Amino acid sequence: MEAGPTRADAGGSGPEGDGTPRTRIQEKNRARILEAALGTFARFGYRGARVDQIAEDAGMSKSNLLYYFGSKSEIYKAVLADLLDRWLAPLRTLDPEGDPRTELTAYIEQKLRFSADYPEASRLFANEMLQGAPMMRDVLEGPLKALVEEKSQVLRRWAACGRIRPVDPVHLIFLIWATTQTYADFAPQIEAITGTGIHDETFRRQALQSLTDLIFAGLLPRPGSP
Amino acid sequence: MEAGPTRADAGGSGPEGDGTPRTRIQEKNRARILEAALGTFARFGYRGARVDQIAEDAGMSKSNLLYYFGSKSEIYKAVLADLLDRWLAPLRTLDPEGDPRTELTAYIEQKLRFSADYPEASRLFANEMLQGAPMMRDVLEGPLKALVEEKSQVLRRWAACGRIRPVDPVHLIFLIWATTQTYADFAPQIEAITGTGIHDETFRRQALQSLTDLIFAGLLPRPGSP
DNA sequence: AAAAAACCTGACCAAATGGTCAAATCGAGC
DNA sequence: GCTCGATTTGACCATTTGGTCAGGTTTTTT
Repeated sequence: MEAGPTRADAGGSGPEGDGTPRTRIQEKNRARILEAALGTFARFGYRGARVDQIAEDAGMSKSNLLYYFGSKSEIYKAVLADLLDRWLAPLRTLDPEGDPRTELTAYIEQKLRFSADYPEASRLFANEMLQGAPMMRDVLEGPLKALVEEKSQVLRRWAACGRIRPVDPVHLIFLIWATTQTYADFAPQIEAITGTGIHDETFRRQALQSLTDLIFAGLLPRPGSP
Repeated sequence: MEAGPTRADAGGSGPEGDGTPRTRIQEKNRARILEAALGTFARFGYRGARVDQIAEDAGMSKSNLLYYFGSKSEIYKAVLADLLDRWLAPLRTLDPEGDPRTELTAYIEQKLRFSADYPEASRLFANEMLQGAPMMRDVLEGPLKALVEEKSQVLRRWAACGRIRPVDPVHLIFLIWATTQTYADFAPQIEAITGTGIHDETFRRQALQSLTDLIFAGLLPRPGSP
């Protein structure tokens, strides 16, 4: 009885199969491809992206790229999978035991950082939504929905204790998502108007300050303060 | 001296030239094309959109479509031009003489209506931004920036009078844009989580209520109210 | 240092895509 | 019902695009 093939995958033509790189070269090249693909897909969407442009951005031949990922849609799926964890992570850290203001401020700050550090990831996510989320529907209806419901409960409990006013938690979450992502997704607009953007630290602090101030205190003058 | 050609345009091959239809048929067909193009460009972006798909959606042959608009980019420009006025209109109506709360609520309501009535227009706008606004940069830096500065002044004056708290007006405008557009641009996400969307009147009322409540009153409990 | 496996390339292909064109058809005014 | 311009079509074209493949080169294993 001979030992089963130690490191063979389904096909014989390349390292396709699961997403686990076997060699250092694979690890490096897959990473380069995913990064290049992120940029291209974020800008042009799935259909608008061109495989050879991704290859060029990744600094390799199209043939070689297709050696690592068998098809365009395979690259796309891999990029999306990479993206989702990071996108969802910040909300997971919202602590039910913490102080509402501290917790939400931290959450908003993390989301703003995400827009600053991975603007292309944010834009790719947006692009998927604009296309009708063909590759993400299950995730939206599954893990995302579950997480939102869990955290909505947290917000409702805070409201019940009188620690925050009773606002609809889902719309609050939408508001935080929208306002933080807009700085990445609509960067050209923001830059045209302000002359700078979320990549700039000073601007990011201003954005955070304005957002938290608005969300917590609101626009109307408070009775007690001049 | 013979009279100049009454209705000739640059080329001789079709009604291309300016955007003014000369005949009823042109009017009807141009409208059909623009509507179909809006849907396709909104979903797939400029590069991802296919001319023959637009033609099919418009119920005519690709050749005939190209008789009305000489090229893909010409269609795109026409759709964008159509879009911009409608997108900017609501902000223009913000009245410096009015009551801040009334004015801003009306503005938010108009933007929510826009997301509900023209979700594809909203998505096309988003798509242009994601691509880096190649066709819109001038508008962003010109009319849009000017309008935002004008209305920022209004907000600053309201703050100076103590009618609203002194928040950064630009970030407030970004917040309103982001929160209202998210219901159109990220519709699949919103629908996955809530089971409905901005097209639903009840949902739209809830969204408006939550938004205005948050924006005006804020999250933190007010000293005066339980 | 072979041998085997992994890696890479350029030539090539079929389908798709944006666009052209000559000819056929339609429709309003005479 | 004739005429002339507006409209519509289908055949056609050059280029682009996603993807394959045979074979060559490099790295790893023995």
